[in-house]
Amino acid sequence: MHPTVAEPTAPFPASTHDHASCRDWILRRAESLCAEKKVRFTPQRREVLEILAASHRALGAYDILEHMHRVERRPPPAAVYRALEFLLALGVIHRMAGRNAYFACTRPEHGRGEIQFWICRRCGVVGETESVVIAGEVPRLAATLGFQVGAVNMEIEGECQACRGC
Amino acid sequence: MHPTVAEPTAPFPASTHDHASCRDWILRRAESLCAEKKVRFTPQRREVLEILAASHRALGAYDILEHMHRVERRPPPAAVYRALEFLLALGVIHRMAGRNAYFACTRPEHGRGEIQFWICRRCGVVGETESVVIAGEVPRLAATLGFQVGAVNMEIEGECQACRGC
DNA sequence: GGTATATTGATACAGTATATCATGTCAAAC
DNA sequence: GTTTGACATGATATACTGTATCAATATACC
Ligand SMILES: [Zn+2]
Ligand SMILES: [Zn+2]
Ligand SMILES: [Zn+2]
Ligand SMILES: [Zn+2]
Repeated sequence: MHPTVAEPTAPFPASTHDHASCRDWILRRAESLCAEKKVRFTPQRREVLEILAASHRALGAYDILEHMHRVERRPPPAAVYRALEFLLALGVIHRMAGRNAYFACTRPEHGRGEIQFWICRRCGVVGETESVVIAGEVPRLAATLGFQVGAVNMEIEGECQACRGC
Repeated sequence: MHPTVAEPTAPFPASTHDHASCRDWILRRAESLCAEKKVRFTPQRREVLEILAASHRALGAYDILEHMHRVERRPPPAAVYRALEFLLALGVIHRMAGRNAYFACTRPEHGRGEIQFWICRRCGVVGETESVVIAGEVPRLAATLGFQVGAVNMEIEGECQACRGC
């Protein structure tokens, strides 16, 4: 189904990891999912994903736009937002509401399930976890509130191991 | 220290609750905290808090602005943002990043600690919980990542009990 | 090829938030 | 009681984030 490549990164990407294969995995998964869903992975959509996959940082839509240097003319903002919307729906990127920023998902299991986003306030690197404890706790809390859970968003800002070393 | 009023609302405000006393509690806590910290609870700051405390809904900054009907002239956006910044720092309101909206905190224990925000996508009512399970899980996950936790933001969108009944 | 559908281009605009500098208010110090 | 300094607000402009609309183009399917 999905390309049989080793899991691309640890939950929090180490500075030493092999990012070339990490990046490839992200793009191949997108290709694979598009084929599965019979939707088109156009050059523009690919370019936006490539820009995000180039790092493990969260970028704003206009940051992405600046990286899209067409020779003739830069595409309008809506082009980026359309690509982002497509990639979000495909499940290969995530949005950090707290920063109005987007980043490429690097976790094979992230189709569904509750995710925690970890972002370093110094270097901007993003990590992802899927705590089973939290995944169990949310429905339990919801039950006591009589609340029907739709979407869950959890973002933890702080300092990553690499930056704490400095 | 804080006014000795009964806890204002349940984690998720019932439609039947006594909102007059709930609202009073929010404003008195703000007064009390301002006295403690020796900062000024000016009319403008009070007005913004009153607007938020009027409901358990999350309002955008410009929604708040519309409610500030001065006779002469409406204050500029920055006035609202300045008041919101002040109230956030005081700890009497919260910001929902996922909606660019703000709401009055109704939980006595919310000085520090990890909070879950629950927002109904139909009626917009906001609830708050403080799960000890999640409060314990976050540092545990952080330790495995070598991550130093700063701020945590957790938002759950769905449907509240009242709206599910409809 | 011809038609329906999806995608992109182009333009405008809405919504959210901040920067900057001037003016006003308050309270303590003199 | 006036000076003084810190804090708060007013006024204006602008930056940042995201969407609406409609025309043009590309792709898929018959
Ligand atoms: Zn990588
Ligand atoms: Zn870092
Ligand atoms: Zn209430
Ligand atoms: Zn509701």
